[in-house]
Amino acid sequence: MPELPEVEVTRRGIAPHVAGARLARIDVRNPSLRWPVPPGLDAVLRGQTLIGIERRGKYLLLEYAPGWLLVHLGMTGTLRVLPSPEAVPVAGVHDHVDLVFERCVLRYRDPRRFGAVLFHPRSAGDILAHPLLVSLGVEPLSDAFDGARLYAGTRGRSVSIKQALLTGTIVVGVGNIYASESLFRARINPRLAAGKLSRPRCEKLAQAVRETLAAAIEKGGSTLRDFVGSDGKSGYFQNEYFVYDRTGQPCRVCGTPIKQIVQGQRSTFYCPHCQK
DNA sequence: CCATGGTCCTGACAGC
DNA sequence: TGCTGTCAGGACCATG
Repeated sequence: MPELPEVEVTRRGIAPHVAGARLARIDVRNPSLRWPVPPGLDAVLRGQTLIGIERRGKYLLLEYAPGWLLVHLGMTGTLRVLPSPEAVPVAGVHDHVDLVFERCVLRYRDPRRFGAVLFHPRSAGDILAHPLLVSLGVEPLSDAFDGARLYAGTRGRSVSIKQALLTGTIVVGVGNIYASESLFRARINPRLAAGKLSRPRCEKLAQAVRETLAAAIEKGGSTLRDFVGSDGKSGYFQNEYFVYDRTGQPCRVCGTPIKQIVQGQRSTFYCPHCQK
């Protein structure tokens, strides 16, 4: 379930196992992801040491001396550490890429194949200048994201605040689940035009986004071990949703049945009493 | 047929 | 007439 918290939990989960490790080879079984996995990856990266893993929005940036592997998990992607190259489980139909290190394997699985594995050579400049990254909004957990930024980013926008959050041009990492959850925490109706949010409500929403994402990362943190092994469980945060996927169930604050609507072809959940 | 975690891309349109 | 930005909708795909 890769929204920003899941990507960050993945990063933290796999980094200790592979950062500083030497890549023995790359196996690409099925290159047809959102964009083709570039041919010749193995030739470029074989023998290289993984310097570290960073995250920008929902993208994972795996740094090597020759350049960066850019990994996006799409809707259904996972990256898991499998213990030993000698005893790696047989790859399933959706296990598209293996990064084979000397002491473990990092396996990319993505049933729907909406994700991506790309390469950005160092000669092409800094990874943050990559076309997919260069115009992303600010990081929600950085100092750059606050009420002022949200206020500025929403002026003149007629789209709903829910959709404005999802687009990722103001702030990155807020997906369909956490958009609904954040708006509930801020007590804001998801249908409100983004440009009509008052300055105080922007402050409140920015804070709500930070809290929602931070809490989800925290919960995911308790399942870090699940990123090692063949079958990981999902995190525990889903047990704490206020509104997401709770259509008709009582609001945890006021008891009013949670309502479900469709915005931009995606479901939105909210409490019609608490969120005005 | 319905839904499901993401987001790029295109085309229409508005305003300067 | 461009150019820029905004917005809606389609596209990609497997699975229950």
